[in-house]
Amino acid sequence: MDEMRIGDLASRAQVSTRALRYYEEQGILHSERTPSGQRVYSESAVDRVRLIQHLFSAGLASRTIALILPCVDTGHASPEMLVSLHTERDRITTVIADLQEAQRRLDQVIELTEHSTPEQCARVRDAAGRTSALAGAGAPA
Amino acid sequence: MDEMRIGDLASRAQVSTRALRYYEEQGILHSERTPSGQRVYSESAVDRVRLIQHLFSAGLASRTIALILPCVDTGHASPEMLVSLHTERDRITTVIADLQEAQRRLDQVIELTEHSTPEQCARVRDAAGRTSALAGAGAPA
DNA sequence: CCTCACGTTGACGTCAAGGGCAAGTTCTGC
DNA sequence: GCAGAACTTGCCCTTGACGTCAACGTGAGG
Repeated sequence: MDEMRIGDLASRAQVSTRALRYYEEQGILHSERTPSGQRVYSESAVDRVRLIQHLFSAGLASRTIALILPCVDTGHASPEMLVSLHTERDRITTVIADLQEAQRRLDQVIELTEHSTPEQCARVRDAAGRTSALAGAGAPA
Repeated sequence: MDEMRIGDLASRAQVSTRALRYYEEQGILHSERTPSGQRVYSESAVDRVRLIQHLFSAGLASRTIALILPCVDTGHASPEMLVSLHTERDRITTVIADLQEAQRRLDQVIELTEHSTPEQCARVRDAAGRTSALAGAGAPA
């Protein structure tokens, strides 16, 4: 089962066939073709697509991915590419920082609300002496 | 100078007026109006906009921001909102993980290439004994 | 041979976060 | 009181990563 077609790859890598064709269009995924023109992928394409997905979900643009994938493969890059790589690395660093900042804020809100919703405040007040004031915080609606 | 108009806010918060109107349209930034209809903001709007920018650059969508801003303000949220907050928190966590993964890959490539481009390998080989093998690695083409 | 799922390319739709323009109003300075 | 800057709404344009539909080719089974 080393030779698969686009549908197989799509289901194995959990992406749409449209996405796979798009990746090829963007030059970040290559395929062999049968004489009739149908795409044929090898087993390794699955990992490839997963990697691409990771990079996408990390916020890299397809052009950036196109840029770095050959480097990942060959293990070396031209000096200009190195600059891009560093640039991208820095960008990611700041995005991570922003994300962590946002998460801190979310955590603050969660912290605050999770222990002080009006309901729970009331419950704490009303039942200040029963078993556990937070016991009834189960699934609502 | 507690009362400012959109242009002032824009320049103070480093965003376009278009963006500010967009934020208002999305319900994440509110304004008073003069009788003639011009937007008036208070000093606190600057921080507000900066916060919004942070959340945006952390990858939150405007609807999500619209969702959490009231919580940030009031310090409490409805149970359903709490669910959303947790969901968002989890999403951010995985995005951060993806980013770090991507960064690790970038670092690998950078590491590899920065110390083993063909040019530098050759140079190291050819000039193994001169001043500094990395001296001439300036801008190419 | 027919069917029917699967494949192909091409072209258009979508969604988000604004950019940019147009046409009209309002504020500010001289 | 008038020029010109700043404001208003409304509308279409852009970019990226696909979704979706159309119209057609292909290949394995009955």
